[in-house]
Formats: sequence, structure tokens, C-alpha cells
Amino acid sequence: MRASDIAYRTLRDEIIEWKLPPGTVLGEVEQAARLGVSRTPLREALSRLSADGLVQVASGRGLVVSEVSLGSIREMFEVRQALEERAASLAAQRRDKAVFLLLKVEFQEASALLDDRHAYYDLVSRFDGAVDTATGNPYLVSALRSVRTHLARIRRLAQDDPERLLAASAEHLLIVEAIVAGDAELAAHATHVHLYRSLQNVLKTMHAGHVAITA
Amino acid sequence: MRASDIAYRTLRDEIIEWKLPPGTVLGEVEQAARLGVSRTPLREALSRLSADGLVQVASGRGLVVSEVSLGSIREMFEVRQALEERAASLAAQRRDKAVFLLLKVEFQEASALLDDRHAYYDLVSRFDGAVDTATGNPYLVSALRSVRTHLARIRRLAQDDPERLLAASAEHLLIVEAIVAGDAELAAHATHVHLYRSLQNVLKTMHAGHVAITA
DNA sequence: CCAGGCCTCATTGTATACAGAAGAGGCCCG
DNA sequence: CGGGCCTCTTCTGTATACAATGAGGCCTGG
Repeated sequence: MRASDIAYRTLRDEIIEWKLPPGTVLGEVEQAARLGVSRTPLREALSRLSADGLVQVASGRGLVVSEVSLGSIREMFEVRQALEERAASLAAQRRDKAVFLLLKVEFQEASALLDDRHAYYDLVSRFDGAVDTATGNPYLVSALRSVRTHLARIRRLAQDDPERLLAASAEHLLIVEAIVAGDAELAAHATHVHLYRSLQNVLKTMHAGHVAITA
Repeated sequence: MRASDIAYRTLRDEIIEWKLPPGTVLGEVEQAARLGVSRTPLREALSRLSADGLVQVASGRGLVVSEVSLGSIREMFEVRQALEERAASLAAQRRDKAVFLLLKVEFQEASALLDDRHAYYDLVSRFDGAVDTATGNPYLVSALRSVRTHLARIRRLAQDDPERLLAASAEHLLIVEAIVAGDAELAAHATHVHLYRSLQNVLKTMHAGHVAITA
């Protein structure tokens, strides 16, 4: 594997996992030394992170990990809604029925894995992948990939509880059923509902003060 | 200005203007020599072009200018519709009324500048900028920027005729009026109509065989 | 004591040298 | 005569050295 890929993945994961909190200054020489690569591949990694929006240029002086504010989360969800609704709609029209029938069964049985958040997130991830494939639209997939990267960082704040996961699985189930039925409108609306509830949950968690974030 | 910016802008413009047609192999040493920069900033430029989707990695051996197919145009417009409709909708809710009142007048008088395509495109560009500002959503603006870059390349194929531009100005006028009125739904639907007609015009032009593109 | 300018140093931007990998071409063997 | 292997070339990926820019601090003058 290339050194620039290692640097990119490492930094991206560390940002997503809040090991590198927002506002952290990423000096080139410092990070290159820490990650054991030279400045050239590190700069490529930072360039990619900048394109992802995970880091931002700080007025001439270096790059800093981008902030996560209530406003930025709302903005992110606005874009996410636009893209995921369209993706769900297209998937309903173009899907391989068998794929989503299997996913339907999995979501029906999802209550069994609510103890293990990661198992559930993995199921959702496979669902997202199936939707991506079904849309057959690389541009859409690419745009969604970026959005989901940001979402992963926010998830660390939300700390979904089992109750929320149970509700989420029901919401997902409806989306899957709509896609299986080829009902594009329902798929879009059900996605809208799911994202609305998901955003509400994030905002609720944050207002509860379980986490400290920048205004 | 930085050398990497020069390389990026030059290459991007050349790709958009079809001076570098799809399939062109961009060797690092070759392009670096041609543009008068060293390989390091050139690589950063190529990295950005790759993030934009204007170039793609060609199985290990170098980067090539990405293809423009009928399918890719349709896919692009699917994403564009999702994003622009949402942007128009948000703009209608959050706009500075005065800004769009001025734009309304300009679009009403737009038939005067249909002789000069560039003047009209400039007006549209300012309209896009006003919408971006009104949404107040950097994520959305960023996603739209990428889409519009691809659109600029496609425009070179479409060769809008005066008749199409007249119709387009009427479509834009309705969008602007909806935004002025704060009617989010109408803004979204009018945008949908405009993009539908725009896509139809592109596809019509291409089927007419005025241009040769890859399948 | 405060403000403005200069100097210094750190950090980014650029160039180039080197190494490793992958493909094309030719040669040898079957 | 064809196919496979080997080699050579050329490209990308990486490291490091150098240049330029901007920020921060200190000194000096008012």
C-alpha cells in the first residue's frame, strides 16, 4: 500500500474518532514524522482530507481539523437529505429485487443485534452499499461517500441508545420495503422521515450536554 | 499565485474546453514540462482534478481525462437535480429579497443579450452565486461547484441556440420569481422543469450528431 | 508606556534526485 | 511459427534539499 494512502486513512480515522479534535493544527513536518512518512505523501493525504472537508486551511498558517457545530450538522443533513432521498428513489426504480429482499429479512431481525451497535451499523453500511449499487450512478455515490464520512464523525457525538436503534431499524425497514416494492416516492419519503428522526436524535443528544462542541 | 494553482486551473480549463479531449493520457513529466512547473505542484493539481472527477486513474499507468458519455450526462443531471432543487428551495426560504428582485429584472431583460451567449451565461453564473449565498450552506455549495464544473464541459457539446436560450431565460425567470415570493415548492419544481428541458436540449443536440462522443 | 517597524524563525511551497514497480518489446525455446 | 519469459525502459511514488512567505516578537522612538 502507498504511504499516502496510509497517511490519509490514519488521519481520516483519527479525525472521525475524535482522536484529533476540531481545531487541531496539522503541521506537515510534525504529522509526517509522527506517521513515519515524508512530507510529499503526507501533503497528498492532507489534500484529500481538505477535499473531503475534514480539514480546512487556516488563513495561511497550516491546516486545522474542521469544526463540528450545530449549524454544520444541520447543513450536512440538508445535503444528505437531498442526496439520500434521490438515491433511495432511484434505487427503488432500478434495484435487484433479490438483494433488497435479503436486506429486508435482516432488518426484520435487527432487534437481535441492537446490543452490538457495530453489528447494526455494519448492516446499515451494507444497505447503503446496496443502494449505491442499485442507483448505478457514480456521481451520486461519490457525493454520498463524502457526506457519510462526515456523518461517521457526528455519530461519535450522537451515541445512539438501543431505543433509538430500534426505531431506526423500523425506519430502515420501511425504506427497504419501499425499494423492494419499487415504490420510488415512498422510498424517498421514508428516507426523509428517517433522516429527520436521525437529526432530531443527534440534536437532542447534543442539547442534553453529553458532549462539548464548538458553537 | 502558487504553481499548483496555475497547473490546476490550466488543466481544468483545457479539459473543459475540450483542448484535452477524453481519453488523453496525462503523464506527470510531460505535463510538468509543458506547463513549466515541477512534478510536485503538478501532482497536486492532478490530485484535485481527480477529486473533481475530471480525470481518472487508468489501471496503474497514469491518469486520463475522464470520458463524457450519454450515460454519464444523465447521471450528472440526476445529482444536479437533487442538489439544485434543494438549493432553490432553501434559497426561497432564506434569500435576501432585494438581491433576487434585481436578478428578476435582469432575467426579464435577458432577451437583449441572447446574441452574446457569454453575457447570458454570466448572468446565470451570478444567479447561481446568489442562490449559493442564499442557502448559506457550504456543503451544498461545494457539491454544486463540482457538478457545475462537469456541466461546463458538457455545455461545449450542447451549443445552445438562441431559441433554447430564450426558453431557458423564461425558465430561470420563474425560478427567480418563486425565490422572490419565498415559495420553496415552486422554486424546486421550476428548477426541476428547467433542468429537464436543459437535459433534453443536450440530448437532442447530441443525437443530432453535431458532436462525436464516446458511447 | 505605547505603537510601529524590522528582524528572525518557523512553516509551507517547490524542485530534484532516487528507488521500485509495471508494461512493452525482443529473444529464446518448444 | 507461436507462446512464454526475461530484460529494459519508463513511469509513478517517495524522500530530501532549497526557497520564499508570513507570523510573531523584540527593539526603538515618540
